[in-house]
Amino acid sequence: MKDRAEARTLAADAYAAIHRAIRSGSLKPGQRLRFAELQALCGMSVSPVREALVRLTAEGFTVSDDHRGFSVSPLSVEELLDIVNARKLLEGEALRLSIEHGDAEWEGHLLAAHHLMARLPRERDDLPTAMREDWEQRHADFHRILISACGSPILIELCGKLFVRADRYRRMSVSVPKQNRDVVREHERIMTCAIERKAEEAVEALRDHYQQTADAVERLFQTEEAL
Amino acid sequence: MKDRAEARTLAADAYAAIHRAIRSGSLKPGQRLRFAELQALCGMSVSPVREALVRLTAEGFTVSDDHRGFSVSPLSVEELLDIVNARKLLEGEALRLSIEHGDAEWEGHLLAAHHLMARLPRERDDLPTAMREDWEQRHADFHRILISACGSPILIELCGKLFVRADRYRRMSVSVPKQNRDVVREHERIMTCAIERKAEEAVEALRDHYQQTADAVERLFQTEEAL
DNA sequence: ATCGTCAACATTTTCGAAAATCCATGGATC
DNA sequence: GATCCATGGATTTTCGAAAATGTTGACGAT
Repeated sequence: MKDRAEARTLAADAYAAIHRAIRSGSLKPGQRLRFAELQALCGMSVSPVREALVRLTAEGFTVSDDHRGFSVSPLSVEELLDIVNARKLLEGEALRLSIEHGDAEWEGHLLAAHHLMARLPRERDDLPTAMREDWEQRHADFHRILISACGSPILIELCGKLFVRADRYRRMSVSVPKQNRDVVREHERIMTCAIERKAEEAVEALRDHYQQTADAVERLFQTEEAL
Repeated sequence: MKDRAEARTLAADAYAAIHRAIRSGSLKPGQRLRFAELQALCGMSVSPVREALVRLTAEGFTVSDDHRGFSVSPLSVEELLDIVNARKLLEGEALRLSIEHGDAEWEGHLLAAHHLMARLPRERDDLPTAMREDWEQRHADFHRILISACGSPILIELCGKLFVRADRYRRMSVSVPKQNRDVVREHERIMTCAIERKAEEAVEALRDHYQQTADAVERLFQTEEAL
């Protein structure tokens, strides 16, 4: 049995491995990435590693300095707020279109995705890694399906990219223990409004949802600065 | 004197060269890209060429098939309309924010950029390549400056990417000889409304502008299909 | 003491060839 | 005749080393 599902090229494996390491935080924001270390991590030569870094850079997860190599993109409150506002705009519109065009099958997928997500407790800390990964996946699926009926491949693509780009920030917010939030209920409200075709209300709920996450992470930034 | 301004890495040169070849149409939509040919075109080894293709693929100009190489992304009416709608949404919002936050300096840059663009006749066919390249550059600058005061790096980045992604379609529309359009006037109206802080009117003018381009290219697609 | 120069070193970037994969062709079997 | 499998050539992907570039620190001049 292999350690990890192998993609069709080593470069894709390297991309997945580094991407995961960055999102999980084992490669820290701002950290310089040396080829020797990444080659050890991925178990391959320099070419596929470099290819992975080029892709990651194009997607904003790493930055490159000519002839000085690559490093993990830093995090900042400014970027977080920027991402959240962009998501409110893009996913808000995509959701509106999805509600407009979605059929019964879409409703079904949405219900199913929400169910899968709601069944998994998010806050549980006893089985942290595996279960959290699982929840993250279902959470991503829910948001993907939510806008899947919008009819615009570009909107879907951009929303997907912003979703993963928000990932590192979202994981920070999970580490905040007590929040006065019921994330399940927030998702539920979005879904219910969507299925009842209350477009404006659904979009409003979605934007609230993102703003709440943004607020939580912003508070976290401020407490960290205070240290 | 060098043929082309050299970037700091060969890979960046390769990216620029292939990007230009695709945008100018000398590499045609759907065309398979073989490393041997691209190496001849760029005058370098396979590594930087491959790196360029990975970047171009991440940005949507090429597509990759594992172990089967790369090819130029195809064009379609559907994608054109999708791009235009996304641009209306994103640039519309970016323009609104820019009008909200822009100061006198922004107004000045905008006036200057428009002046530079208006001075260059677009339709002229006698000095096609050089002058058209020049106009394209000033046109891009105008649209870039228009939204430069929006305060959102992400919106600016996304709008920029959509702008270049619309490039191949825009060049098609230029080849349509007689259009009942006055592109200079369209730009002028956007700029005037922006400076007069008529946000809604400016956004409306911008969206009209894009829709007109879209309509022109859509007609072109239809006439080509009829052949 | 400060600044600039110049080695030696560390690291990235690029090369040219080897390895892996795909695709077309032809021959064997049912 | 159709299907399956092997074989060869074409192409991409990956490797390991060479070349190019950036960095550090010592040394000398101002």
